[in-house]
Amino acid sequence: MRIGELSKATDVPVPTIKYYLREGLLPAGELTSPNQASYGEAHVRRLRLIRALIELAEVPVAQVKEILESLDSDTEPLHEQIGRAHRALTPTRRLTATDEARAAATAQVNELIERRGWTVEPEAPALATLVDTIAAMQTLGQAHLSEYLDAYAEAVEKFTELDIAAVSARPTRDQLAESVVIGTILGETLLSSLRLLAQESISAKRWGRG
Amino acid sequence: MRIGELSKATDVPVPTIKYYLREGLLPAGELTSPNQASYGEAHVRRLRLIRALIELAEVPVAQVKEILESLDSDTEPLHEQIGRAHRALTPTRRLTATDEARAAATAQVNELIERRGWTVEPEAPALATLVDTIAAMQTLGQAHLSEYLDAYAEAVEKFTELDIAAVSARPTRDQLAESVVIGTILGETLLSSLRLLAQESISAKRWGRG
DNA sequence: TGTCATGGATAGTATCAGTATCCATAAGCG
DNA sequence: CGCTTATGGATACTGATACTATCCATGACA
Repeated sequence: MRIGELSKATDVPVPTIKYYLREGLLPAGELTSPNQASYGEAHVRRLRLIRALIELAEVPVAQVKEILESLDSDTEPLHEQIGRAHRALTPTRRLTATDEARAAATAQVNELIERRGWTVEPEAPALATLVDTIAAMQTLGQAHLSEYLDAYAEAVEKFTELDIAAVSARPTRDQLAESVVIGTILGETLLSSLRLLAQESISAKRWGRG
Repeated sequence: MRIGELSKATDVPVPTIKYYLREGLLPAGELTSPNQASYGEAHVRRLRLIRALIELAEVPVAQVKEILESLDSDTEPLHEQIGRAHRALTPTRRLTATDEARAAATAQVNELIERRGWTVEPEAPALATLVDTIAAMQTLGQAHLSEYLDAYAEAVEKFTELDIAAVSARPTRDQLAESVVIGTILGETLLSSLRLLAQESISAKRWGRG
């Protein structure tokens, strides 16, 4: 397959494919002559994955590169691969809330983690986001939104068990890793849009139609 | 309060505040002379909200503006305000998947909506994202990830009921609207980081620590 | 044999979210 | 009163991101 056909197969413009090649997101095709390379099914699949991550999950190109490198390495532990996916999904936030609010939120989160018996590293990227979000809600006078944290956490555990169940059946380690990473990232998008749909439905019933 | 004090109170640089004023995110202060204005507590609150939406929830400035305008209008129906918040959270995706995959995904989603008795407009922004995500999963050979759609949907309904419960106690319509919008948007960030934390924990237990 | 596509390199563009600079005026201090 | 600093308002500039466009020498293929 030549670059033009790859472009047609995936609906990605040729200059964009060249850009991904330059950035190292997509491995080079096999050179059959100094200015001719051939691409295969693997390139089609990889390109589709790249586009899904960028367009659907809005993962920045630099992070996509990291994730793919991690997927391609068959020595990197699964747990570390998941960590990379998590970092790709976590905003690099700066401080937003007051110190008191942050302290209170930190305590609230720590208690939650202990109550649920979760094993979480203190540097987990999502931890800071969660603390900041709760602190922001508090600061904005919406502390009541985090009252249901335990109930949320319980529902979220169920999700995660489902994620694991969906993924554990994969036969090889490579396929498992790919499933986990795609599940982590696209699962985020899936869950988010499901939630919006449920909200839309309830909102329409409650307050809807003018 | 002058602009410098507003800046200190919120930890937002003066030029950034000026930028938000220019963009119409923040209402102008009360002019006490041609080059002197005074800002109040409302400006502090508004500025904190703006920063939470931009930094934590990664909502683009233009959408923040829309959301705030909608919040400030006391004639716009609540359901429409929620719609704006939803649009702010939905990526403006372009097509990613093959036509067959999209068709299958559309059918799957429609059946889900019918089974659950949801009321969803065909133009709901999250609908297209959900369809695209499922189609992408299918195309990437991860169709199994969407097998648990019903279970996800059920858990998500529970969330949404909690959201509604958390919010319904608000005394005035304005406060209700603010809660709903903040809950919709920051709730997304909250849920997402909770999910990542739960995943991290399970991943650490299953595959963790090298 | 001539037209078109290709690999590779380099340069340009659009958008976004601020930053920086300028100016005339005003506030606050000694 | 004078002097430094801050302010409102306008305009210009910056840095990051994700592409697009152009160029060139060569190669495919009709």
